[in-house]
Amino acid sequence: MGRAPCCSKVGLHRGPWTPREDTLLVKYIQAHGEGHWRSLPKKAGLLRCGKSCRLRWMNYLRPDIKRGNITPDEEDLIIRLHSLLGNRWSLIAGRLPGRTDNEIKNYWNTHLSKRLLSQGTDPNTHKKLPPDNPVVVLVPKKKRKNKSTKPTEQEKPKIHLPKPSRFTSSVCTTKSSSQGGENGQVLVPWSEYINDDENRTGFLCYNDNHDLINSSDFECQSHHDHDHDQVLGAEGDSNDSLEKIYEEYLQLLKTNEDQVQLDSFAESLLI
DNA sequence: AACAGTAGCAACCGCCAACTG
DNA sequence: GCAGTTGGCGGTTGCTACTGT
Repeated sequence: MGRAPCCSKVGLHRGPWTPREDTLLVKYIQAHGEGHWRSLPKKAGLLRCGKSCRLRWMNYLRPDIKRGNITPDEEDLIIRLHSLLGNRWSLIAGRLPGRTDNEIKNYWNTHLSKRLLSQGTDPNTHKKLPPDNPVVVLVPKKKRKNKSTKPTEQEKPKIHLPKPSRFTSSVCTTKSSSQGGENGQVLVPWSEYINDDENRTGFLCYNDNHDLINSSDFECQSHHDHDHDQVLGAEGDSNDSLEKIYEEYLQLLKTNEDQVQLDSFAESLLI
C-alpha cells in the first residue's frame, strides 16, 4: 500500500523559482497547455516536482493573475464569503477574479483574521466575542511533526461538495505572431520586474535575449465557461460581479434572517 | 551599526477525490 | 470493484524584509 510520492525528490530544485525556471515553465505551457504536471517538468527541462510547477503556474504565472493590493471591496467580500464558506479558499478565490486561493489564504491569515479579532469578532465563527473574554488564542505557530492530530473541538463536519473549477483560463498571444512562444518570446509577470505593482495585471514579454518587449503587443483571450459568465461576467467586469454577489448577499441579510436561505445562497456559490 | 523580534508570503507537505485501466 | 495515478486543496513551514531596541 502507500502512495508513491508525486516525484522523486532526488536532484530536484526546491525553494524560490528563478526567472529562468519561470521562463521554461511559461514557454512550455504556452506551447503545450496545462496539465500532465507529473511529466511536465521533464519535458520542459525543469528540475522541479510537477506539483511545484503546477503551484507556480496557478499562483503566479497564469496570465489572468491579478497582482497588487486587495481592495477594500475584495476584503469585504472575502470576509463575507469566509463567513459562508469557511476556509474553502479555492471557492472564495473562485469568486474573486484574478485572485488565487493561496493569496487569499495568506491575506486572511495575516490581515483579516487579525483585524476581525481586534474588532472583537471570532474569525472562525464570525460571531462577536464576549468583551470580557478575549479569546485571542492567536494559534501559536507550532512546528508540525505529527499531523495525525486533527483539530477536534468546534470543528465543522466535513462536507464533500463538488469541486469548483476555475472560472477562466486565458491564452495570451502576441499580435505580431500567432503563438506567444514564437520568436522565443516569453511572458513574465509584472511582479518579476516591477516592485510598485499596485494593482497591476499583466505580463512583460521578453525574448531569449531577455530583451523586454512592450506588453501592449499582447492581447489576452479569456475562454469562459458560459455558466460562469452569467454569474461573474467577463474578466473586465470583475467589479460588477463582486457587486452582484454583494448585492445578492446583502439582500438576503436584510430580508431574511433564516439561516437556511443564507446556506442555500452559499450552496449556489459552489456551483 | 548590530541584533532580535515580527510580519508577510512563496513554497512545500500530506491528504483526498476523481479519474483511469 | 480495485489499485494506481493525477490533480487539487487546505494547512503549515521557513525565508526574507521590515521594525524596534
